[in-house]
Amino acid sequence: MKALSPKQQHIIDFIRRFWTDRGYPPTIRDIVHGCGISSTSVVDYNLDILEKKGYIRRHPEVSRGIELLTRPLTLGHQVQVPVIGQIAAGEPIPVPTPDTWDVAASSETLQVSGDLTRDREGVYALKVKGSSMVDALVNDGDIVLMQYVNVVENGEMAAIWLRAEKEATLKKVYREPGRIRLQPANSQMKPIYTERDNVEIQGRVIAVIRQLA
Amino acid sequence: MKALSPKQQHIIDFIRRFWTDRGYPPTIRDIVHGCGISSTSVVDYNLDILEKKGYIRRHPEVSRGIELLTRPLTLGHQVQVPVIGQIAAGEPIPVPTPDTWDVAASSETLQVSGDLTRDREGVYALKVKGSSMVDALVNDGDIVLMQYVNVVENGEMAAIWLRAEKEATLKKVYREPGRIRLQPANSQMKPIYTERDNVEIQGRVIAVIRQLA
DNA sequence: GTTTTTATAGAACAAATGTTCGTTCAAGAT
DNA sequence: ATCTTGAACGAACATTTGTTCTATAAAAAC
Repeated sequence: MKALSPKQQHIIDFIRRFWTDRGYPPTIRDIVHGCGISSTSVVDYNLDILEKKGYIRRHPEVSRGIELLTRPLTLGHQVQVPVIGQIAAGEPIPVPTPDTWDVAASSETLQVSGDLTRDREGVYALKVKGSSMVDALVNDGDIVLMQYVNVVENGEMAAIWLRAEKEATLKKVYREPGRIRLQPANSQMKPIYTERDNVEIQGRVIAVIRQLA
Repeated sequence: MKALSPKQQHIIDFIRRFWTDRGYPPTIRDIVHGCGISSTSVVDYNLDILEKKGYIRRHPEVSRGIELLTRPLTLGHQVQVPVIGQIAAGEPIPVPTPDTWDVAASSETLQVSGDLTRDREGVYALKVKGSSMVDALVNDGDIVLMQYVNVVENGEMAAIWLRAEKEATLKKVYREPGRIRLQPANSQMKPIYTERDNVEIQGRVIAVIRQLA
């Protein structure tokens, strides 16, 4: 992206501020006042340059017809995700119930950018307890974003409850003839095999978030 | 919130669609055409009602001065983080320069919830290339959120360039007498030791984001 | 049935706002 | 020195666009 003159940078900043502030773009005369410029034609001149450089799109004959092409707000909304519990090797994996869904009532919620969940339904979060899941490249304290489903595609990472072992784990699931292969995310680790009835899929892992410092 | 007549609902929907689509609100005449209404005064009439019911705010004498009040603006802000490059074992680690900072100019940006960055200054993102950093529990394709600092606290995870080995790595840094200990996040892995002059701290890792499904 | 309220229509008006044009000025280029 | 180019200025103009007014009709209230 091409560089901007100080004045152009100022104008872009002003437009963005105005826009996030009021919900609609400024007029040329708003920019004149906001940026301390003395003529509408100067703004017009610079807006043309900004359009050529790809920062905005102008809609001719349209009042306030300035569209920010690098616009952060429209695309991205935020989503509140309920943190419904923790996932640890030896404990059953919490699954959402009607009341845990209620973001307002939920004791803890996580706020994530909408494109992380891709606006899926049934997204919740679990906090990882213990370092038993390092083979999934998931550490103690990490947050896993889950989607509440009972069936996953081959190769997708899922939260699994192994009935016989009474153990929770995060693995990639592959259905094979007569058995199921559970593959750790860390490709250097060996898979484990078990029979179909032993795995209880508690949800699909859609993201992992690790907050460090 | 009070109920809306079908026509009012239609108008609100149209405004929102128009707004997300073009980045600025419609004129009254846009609504006339968009909703198949035959007079501007009808729209004006209904907009007044929508304002009384609290769905919009109108700015008198201002063209396109319609502000949607039901847009989620104030709850928890989002931050735009520039993705300035990738981090791979054998490549130098990109560091921010004055122009990569410019979110508007940056080719790629990541949108994260503000509480993930904790509103720190100098936050940028790198995409992880290759699986050489599994010992940091970081996989190919992960995103690391970095803060641009030259010095880190003991025990903090940092992006490090090893001068002699010409290698990039993510490790926890511990200063020890006469040497530096670099400890993998995976506590089962052994640390490596090296002299102070060999490590070039390129930034502090503040979060890791892994998008899976 | 009459009155009042709600909703719609169309037109005319006035203010807001984008556009254009002649001019000027400074910095390079020739 | 002369010419070009980028940038700014201010005014005039034309279009867009919000506002207002009167009229009409249907529904609701009386």
